[in-house]
Amino acid sequence: MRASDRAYAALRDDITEWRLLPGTVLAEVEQSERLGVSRTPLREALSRLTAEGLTTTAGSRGVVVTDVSLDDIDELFELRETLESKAAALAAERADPGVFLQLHKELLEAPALIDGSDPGRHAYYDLAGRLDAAIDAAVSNSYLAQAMRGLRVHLVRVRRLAADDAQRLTAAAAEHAAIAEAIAARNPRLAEAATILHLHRSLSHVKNTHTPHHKEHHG
Amino acid sequence: MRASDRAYAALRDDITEWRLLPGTVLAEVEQSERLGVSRTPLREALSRLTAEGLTTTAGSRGVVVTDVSLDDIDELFELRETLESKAAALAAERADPGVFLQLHKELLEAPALIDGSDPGRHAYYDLAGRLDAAIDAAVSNSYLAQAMRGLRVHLVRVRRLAADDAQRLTAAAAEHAAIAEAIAARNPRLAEAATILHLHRSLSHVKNTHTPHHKEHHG
DNA sequence: ATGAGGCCTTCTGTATACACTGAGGGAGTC
DNA sequence: GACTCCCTCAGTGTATACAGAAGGCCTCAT
Repeated sequence: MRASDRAYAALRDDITEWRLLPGTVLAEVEQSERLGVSRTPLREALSRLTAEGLTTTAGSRGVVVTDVSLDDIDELFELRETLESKAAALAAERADPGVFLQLHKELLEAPALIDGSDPGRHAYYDLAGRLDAAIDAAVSNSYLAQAMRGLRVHLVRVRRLAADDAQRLTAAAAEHAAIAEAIAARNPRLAEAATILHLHRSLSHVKNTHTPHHKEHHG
Repeated sequence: MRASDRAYAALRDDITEWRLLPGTVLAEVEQSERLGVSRTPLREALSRLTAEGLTTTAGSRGVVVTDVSLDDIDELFELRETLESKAAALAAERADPGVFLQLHKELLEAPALIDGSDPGRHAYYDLAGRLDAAIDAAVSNSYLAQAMRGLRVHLVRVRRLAADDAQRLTAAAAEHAAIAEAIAARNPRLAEAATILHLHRSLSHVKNTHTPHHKEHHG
């Protein structure tokens, strides 16, 4: 793997896992020494992060980690609802039902995954990721898929703000199951409605459980 | 202005103006010499182009200009319809009507601009760009605005494929005027409908006037 | 004491040199 | 004659050196 890829992945994870807090200045020499790469691949990594919106160039002070305010979360979910509800509807028109029937079956059994002992909930998030990937594949629109990929990076960061307790994840699994079921039934409007419902509940959960502490890390 | 910005702008224009045809290999040393910059800023420019989708890294052969097939245009307009119809609806909910009343008035007078002698139709495209900017500002969603910015780069390239004759531009101006009018009237569903209608007619025009010659430039 | 100006430090932006990988061609062998 | 192996070369990936700019701090003058 290239050094620039390693630097990008490391920085992206540090930002989405909130190890690098908003407002942190990412000085090139400092980060290149920390990550063990030279400045050239590090700059490429910073360019990619800035293109995705995880960092921004603050004048001549280098790049800083972007903030995530309450307004940002609203805007993020507004775009997310636009894209994902459309994607779900298109998937319902174009999908092979078999894939989504299988996903639906697995999602109904998701509570067993969530009650498990994995604190990272990897098994569940893997399953949710497979549903996203299946929708992307069914929609078969590379531009739409790219736009949603760009969003999901930010969503991982927001997800870390909310306490994803077992109760919420169990409910989310049921909502995901409803989406998969609607797509398998090839019902676009139902798939769209199920997606909108799921996203609204996700947003409510994020906003209720964890009032974002977005202005306290600016030193 | 930085050298990397100049290199990016030059390459982006060369690609959207079809001076660099799809399939063209952009070798780093060759392009850095042509544009009069070093390899380092040129690489940054190529990274930006690749992030936008105008180029792609073809294995170890460097970056190549991406192709625009008929399917790509369909996908592009599918995403464009999703984003712009939503943006128009949100703008209708949130806009200050004054701005769009003024734009509506100017768009009704657009045929005078189009009949002018400017072959680049700059006056008209400026007006259309101001409508886009006004919608972006009214929606006030930076994520949605960024997603639409990413699309517009590709649309400029596709526009060059179609013969934007005075007749089509006059019709497009009327469609734009309908969108501005609906937003000024604060009617979201009407704004959405007018946008969908405009995009469908644009797509039909592109596909009818100029069957894309997308497989003939691959040497 | 306070403000302004100059110097110094440290950062980014750019250029260039070096290494490594992959592909292509030529020669040798079966 | 064909296939395989090796050599060479071109091109990217990485490191580092250098220059220009900006910000901060110190000093001097008022």
